[in-house]
Amino acid sequence: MLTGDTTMELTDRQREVLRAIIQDYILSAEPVGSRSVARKYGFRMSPATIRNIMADLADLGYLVQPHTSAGRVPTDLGYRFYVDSLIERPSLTRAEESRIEKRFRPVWGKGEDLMREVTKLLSGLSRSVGVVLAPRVDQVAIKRIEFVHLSAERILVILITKSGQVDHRVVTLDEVISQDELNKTAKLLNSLVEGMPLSRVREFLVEKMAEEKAMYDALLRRALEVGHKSFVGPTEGEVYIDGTTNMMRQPEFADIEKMRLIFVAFEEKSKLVKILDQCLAQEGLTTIIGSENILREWQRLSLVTAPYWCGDDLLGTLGVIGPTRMEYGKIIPLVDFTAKLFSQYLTEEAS
Amino acid sequence: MLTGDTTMELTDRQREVLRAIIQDYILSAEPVGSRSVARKYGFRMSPATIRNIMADLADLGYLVQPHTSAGRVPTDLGYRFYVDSLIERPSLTRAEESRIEKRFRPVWGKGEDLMREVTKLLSGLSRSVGVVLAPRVDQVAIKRIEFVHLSAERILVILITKSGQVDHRVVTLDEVISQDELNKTAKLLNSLVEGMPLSRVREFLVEKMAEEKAMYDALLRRALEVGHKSFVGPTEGEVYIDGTTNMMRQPEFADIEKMRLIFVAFEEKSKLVKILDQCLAQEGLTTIIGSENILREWQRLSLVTAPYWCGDDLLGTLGVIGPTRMEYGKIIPLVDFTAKLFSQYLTEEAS
DNA sequence: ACTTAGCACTCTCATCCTAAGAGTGCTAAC
DNA sequence: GTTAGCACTCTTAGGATGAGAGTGCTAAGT
Repeated sequence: MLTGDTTMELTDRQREVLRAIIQDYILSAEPVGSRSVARKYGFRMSPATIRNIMADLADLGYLVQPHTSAGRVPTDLGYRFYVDSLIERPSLTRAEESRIEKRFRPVWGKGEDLMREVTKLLSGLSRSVGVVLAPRVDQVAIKRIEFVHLSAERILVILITKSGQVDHRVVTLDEVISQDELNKTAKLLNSLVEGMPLSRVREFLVEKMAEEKAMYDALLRRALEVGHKSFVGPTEGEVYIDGTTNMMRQPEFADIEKMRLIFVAFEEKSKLVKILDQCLAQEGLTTIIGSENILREWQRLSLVTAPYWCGDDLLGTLGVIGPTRMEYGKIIPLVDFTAKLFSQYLTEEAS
Repeated sequence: MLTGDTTMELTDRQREVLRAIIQDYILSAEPVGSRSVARKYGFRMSPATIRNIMADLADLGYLVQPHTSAGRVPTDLGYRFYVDSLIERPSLTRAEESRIEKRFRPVWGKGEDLMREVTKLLSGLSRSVGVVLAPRVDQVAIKRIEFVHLSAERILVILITKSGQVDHRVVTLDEVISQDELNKTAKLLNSLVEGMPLSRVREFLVEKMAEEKAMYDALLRRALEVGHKSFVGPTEGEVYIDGTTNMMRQPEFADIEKMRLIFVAFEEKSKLVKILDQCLAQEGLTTIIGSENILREWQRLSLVTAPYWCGDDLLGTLGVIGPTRMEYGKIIPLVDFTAKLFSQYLTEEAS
């Protein structure tokens, strides 16, 4: 996966030809021949010369032939090199940016739908699959906790984060508690944990409970217990996905069984969460190309992701999934810009 | 679509043959010939006799031939007649029911995930697409309203229904209100509207505002205004869907473009909501077969749905979507039973 | 009058063949 | 180092063919 060495080994001409081939293939989805490279890209070389270069590039592992005497197709390594060193248009034009902003603006302030709309935006503009990994409720500072009495022993716990997310869960308690008592409990608990992320709250409650072994204060004791009960168990990352049907347009997925396996993986969100979590750890724009993906079903797909923030808090990841033959030149800046825009919005919101 | 008349015109033998053909086709997905009907179903008739009967059934519109001299395939009318008058096994066996109950049980009490899990259950057991139309927040009695201060003029409105659903939205107010004032406002509003469905609340607030034109009570005035602002705008029905990939296994969707159109409709949930809303109006188990569907993209699909309740309140619909060639004999009782089980659970919960 | 055997006929589908086309690698000349 | 020329390979589209499945009709049987 390290290509830093080989970079030096390529001559300018080789790089030009490789770029031409990859760009052509991205658009046509068909093996590229020496003839069309010579013609379309106006090199001052004959097809024969280009054939020699292509043979070299194939030896280096950047290209393959689907069968003897067909045109060349980029390998995953080829795409990787393209993305790392050859790509053109590393950023959007001002016009494109304002077009995205315009589409983004009306979505603002729509609460929960926000994530869904950003996902749609990504899939729409990329004509691929858009994904957004929503902020883990554990990681974001809590603004408020509410308890609502449901039945004798069951209460509804509502969590509101500083970023405006709302999460809720039903908890069964051992004892019967009235709504009035619940309110008091909530008030106390709020004063204790406000501003902490949930992950911290869990530790905090355990510490506090140990500390206050004597438990003179009945209210405090109950607050700690109820809080503890409410917040155990991991919160799973939620992921939004849209535009999966765009994938069906791609000629590489004419085989319906291949298609099905990919869609099964889309449906099983937990796998997607796992991969996006990995991207989150990278703390920057990440590209996963084809076989670099740990998920076998997706080794014909590529992923471009970027994290988004609320102030200094890393919240989640958003990105685009498409065939390895995706338009990296357009999609990378799109994802990058969208993540920045989204971060900016969230940061402004929270203030 | 009315088949009541023609029912009488069919002889017992014709009915038997039609049933055999449809059942065979449901399993094989291939045109059924006279020969195999005679063989597999052990009628004491020769293929020639059956051919005559099949010709009659084709004349009546229950069967068609994909091409001259191929076997017969049921029409939508044929399926309709099958479902209305021929179907075997109108209910599940005790063993099957307890198997469903067993799968259903561990899901209980998981709050929001409940809907998602029921959807999975439906798709898993039917090996088709499961759908659940979640209760409209408008229609269900409200248990509690909360306001949380987000930024200067923006507040988060949280609605909790008696059935334990939680809905939230962000509202921008004209004036700055502190959290403390918000709490008072919420308390007042709760006392006014508790137990009403949201649809009623909207009317109520308008009435009340008109009534109290003088508006002596500043707190009441503000409560009404904030409430009004919070609850305008229709709440859209949410729909859960799972198992879409099962559709890709069906031989009738080998054509990827047909497939794509169906999936686009899955992705656009609003259309699905529209159809399920229609089913809801029927107040009983509903089957929509092929061309009976108003959605053109889905005219090769069938839908089996049943409403679910919380006590006497009609909450939503759940069901299964599959190819017209679906196993109605299994899926109808499955949907029916699942809806009853779900209703029973929700009713017990609410008490 | 209903049933059935027999038969000619139709239509699909898989298989095979062929020719065209695109592209390569190699060699030899520039 | 570059390029024209050429033989070779491999895919693909377009017929042609024959087997197989199934029908509808007719005439004989019950």
